[in-house]
Amino acid sequence: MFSLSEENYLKAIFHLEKNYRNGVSTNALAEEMETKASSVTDMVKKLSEKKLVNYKKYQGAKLSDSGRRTAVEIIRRHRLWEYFLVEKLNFSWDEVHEVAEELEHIKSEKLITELDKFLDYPRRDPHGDPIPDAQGNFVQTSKVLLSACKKSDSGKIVGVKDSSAAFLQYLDKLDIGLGSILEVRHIEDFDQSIELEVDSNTITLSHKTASNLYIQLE
Amino acid sequence: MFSLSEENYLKAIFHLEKNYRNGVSTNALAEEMETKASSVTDMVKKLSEKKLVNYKKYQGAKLSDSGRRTAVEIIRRHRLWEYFLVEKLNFSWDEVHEVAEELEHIKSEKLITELDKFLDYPRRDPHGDPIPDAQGNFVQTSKVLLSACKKSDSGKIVGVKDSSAAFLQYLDKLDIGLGSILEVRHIEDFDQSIELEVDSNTITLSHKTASNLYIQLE
DNA sequence: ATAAAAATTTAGACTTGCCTAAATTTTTAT
DNA sequence: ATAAAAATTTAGGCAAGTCTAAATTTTTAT
Repeated sequence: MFSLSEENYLKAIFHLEKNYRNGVSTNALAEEMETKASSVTDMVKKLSEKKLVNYKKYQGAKLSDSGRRTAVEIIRRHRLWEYFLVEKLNFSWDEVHEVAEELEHIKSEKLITELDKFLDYPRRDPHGDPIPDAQGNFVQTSKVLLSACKKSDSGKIVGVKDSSAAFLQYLDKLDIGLGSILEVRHIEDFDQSIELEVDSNTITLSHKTASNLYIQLE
Repeated sequence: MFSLSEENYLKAIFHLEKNYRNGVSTNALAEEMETKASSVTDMVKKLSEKKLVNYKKYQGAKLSDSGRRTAVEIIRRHRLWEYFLVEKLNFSWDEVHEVAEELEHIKSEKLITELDKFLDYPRRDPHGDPIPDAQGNFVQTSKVLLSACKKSDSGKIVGVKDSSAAFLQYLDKLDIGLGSILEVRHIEDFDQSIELEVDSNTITLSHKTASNLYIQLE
C-alpha cells in the first residue's frame, strides 16, 4: 500500500500539525525526519499526488482526510506494539521506541486486530499516549506541561514530551514516572526550577525537565 | 546489518542448498526469489563481497559459515513469529507465512530472546518445522514423504512440503494435520493412491497429496 | 568433436529515496 | 519600500535493487 518512507512522513506530519496548524513547513519536517529540505519537497509532492496531503508550493503540507486516517492507523500500530513489548516481553519504557518503529510497518489488518484483542484493548501506551481504536478514535485528554503549572497546582504525570531513552532513564533515577501524583510547592524565580511534592518526598526539577513532563491537573 | 533483500536471498539459498549441494544455481535462486537471473547474479556478487556466500562465476552459490549463521537466525525469527501468531493471535496455520515473512526482518536481539522466552521455547513451528535455538542449533528429525512409505508403515505427520494456504485448508477439510497418527493400509498400483487408517477412520489420499506430507516413522 | 540449446553474466537503464548546489520565493529588518 | 536573510524548490546526481537485451560460458545432443 504505502512505502515505509511514505508512512514515516505521514506520521511525522501528523505529529507536527499540532504545532503547525496552517501547514507543516518543509524545514520542520526535514528536522523531524532527519533529512534535507530538498528530500522533503520531493516526498511531499509524491504524497500530494497520492492525495494523502494537501500541498501548495511554499505553503507547507497538511494531511488530507485519507492521509490522517492512515497516520492514525500507523500510530495505533506503533502504540499497540509498545504496549506489547512492555507488558509481554519485559521491555522497559525507554527501550520500546526503536523496535516499535519497525513493527508499526508490518502490513496485516488481522495482526493488529488480534494483537489488540490479545492485549485486551489497552487505552494508553507505556508513555501515557492514547492508543487509537480500530475506528481511529482516541481520547486526547487535556494535559499541560509541568513547566506551565503554577504554585500549588496538583495532578498526575500522564506523558512525556521527550521520549528519548536518556530522559526516561533519568526519570527512573528520580523515581518518578507515569502515574506519579505531585503537587507544585515552589517555583524559583531565578531559573524556573520547580519544587514538587511527590509521594510525600520533595524533589526539585530543572525547567528543562519540567518542560518535558505532561501533567493531568486535578 | 543486512538489507531486507540480502536476508531473503540468504534464506532462499539456505533452503535450496538441500537440493543443490554443489552450489545453488542462479536460475534456481531466481525462481525461488521470483526475480530474474541477472538480478540474482548482481546480488550473489554482493553477498560474495560480504563473505556471506562463496561464489565463482557460473558455479552457483554456497553459504559461508557466517552466511549460514545469519540464515539460521532469520529462520529462527520466522518460525518463532509463526508460532506466536498461531498460539497467541488465533491465526490458522495457513495464514501465518506472509506476515512472518515481514516480522522476521525486525532487527532486535532482545525482541527475539524475549519472544522465545514468552512462548516458552517452542521446538517446532505450526508446520512442524524445527525452530533453531539462540545458538542456531536445531534438530532435523528424520522424516520421510508419505508417498515414500510402504504398506503397514505407521507414524505421525510432522510436516508439510507444500505450505500453501490451499493445501493446508485441504488438510483441515480432511481432518488431518500435524500430529495425526496413521498407518498405511494399502497402496493402489494403478495410481499410487494411498489408503490410511487415521484415528480409527480410513481415508484415501492421492499420490500428489501424499507427496506433500512428511511422516516420522515409528 | 562440435553445433545447438540452456544457463549465466554483462551492459545499460529504470525507480525510489536520498543528496548537494544553485535558483527562486518569502520573510524579516531597517 | 527594499535589501538581506531565511526558507523552499529545482536541477542534476548517487546507491540499491530491479529489469531487458546482448554477450559469453557451459551443457547437451548427435
